[in-house]
Amino acid sequence: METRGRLGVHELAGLIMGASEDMRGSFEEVCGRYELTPQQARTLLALKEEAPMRSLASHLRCDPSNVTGIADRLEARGLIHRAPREEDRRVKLLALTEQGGKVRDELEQSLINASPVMANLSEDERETLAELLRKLLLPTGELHR
Amino acid sequence: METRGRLGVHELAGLIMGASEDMRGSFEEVCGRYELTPQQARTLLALKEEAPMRSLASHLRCDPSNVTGIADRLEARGLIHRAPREEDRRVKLLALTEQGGKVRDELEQSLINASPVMANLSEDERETLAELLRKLLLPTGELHR
DNA sequence: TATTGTTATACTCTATAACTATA
DNA sequence: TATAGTTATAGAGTATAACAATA
Repeated sequence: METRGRLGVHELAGLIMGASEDMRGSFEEVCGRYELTPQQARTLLALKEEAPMRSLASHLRCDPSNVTGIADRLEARGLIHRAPREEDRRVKLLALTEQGGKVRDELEQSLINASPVMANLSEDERETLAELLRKLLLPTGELHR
Repeated sequence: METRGRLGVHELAGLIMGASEDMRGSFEEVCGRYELTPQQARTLLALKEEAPMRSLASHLRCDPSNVTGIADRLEARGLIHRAPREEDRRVKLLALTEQGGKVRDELEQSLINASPVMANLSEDERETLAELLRKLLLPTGELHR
């Protein structure tokens, strides 16, 4: 019953994994240009607004204990700083320094430019892709509680 | 000049990064179920056909020296085995064991089932997505030389 | 007591460089 | 000599568990 050119589930899975691998490769390549590891880059990107380390851990999908080291290294390079939240001094808010903000914005632009999506799809195709991705992401949560 | 609901480049980038992160999370979650690291899982998936370690390194986008350790751990678990290629005994071909083949196929099916694409998109939408992904992946190379 | 972040530990992945075996 | 894979090393990310400070 494999008629009428119906899309095989394995074929779509292969395409998605291929696209995903492509994006991973492009992401890591761009990170390398800025001497950032992928997690460091994700952290900078997430810090468009300041965020508690706990939230970052959830966003990065890793144990909170790991955020300490990632933050240490970004802080040592002067890209972020820690500050206790006034209402609850247990919480440390991470925020970009001025230099960190510059790097973050450059990084973001480089990621956009390097994306295979920008190179291989027309404006209309990108629009269609965006609609599908919005649907795809519907049940997804947010950062910063 | 931001008229007519034209798709902002930053908006699309955000959607793509969101989708990419979603897939990364889903991928890592499923790997965890099989007690595989992402690189170990990628290696098993790539070994649908046997492959030289050098090719794997290129596929995994890492230095060839790293493949030694990844292969060691998969071999220790009885999921793959090494065999020198007859025509050139410098080359080691990695191949799935019977058990490795079972795990690989189960893993692949679990990845398909866990994908947000399967949960959130209709058959027609998946078809459209597949077309876009095919275009996206056009200039991409292959494994196994 | 409960929660946030830190520290200590052990394992995996990472690139670099030096090495062995094969060509 | 050149190439495929290995080993050694050091740095980064990972989860777990025990700890400090704060609530």
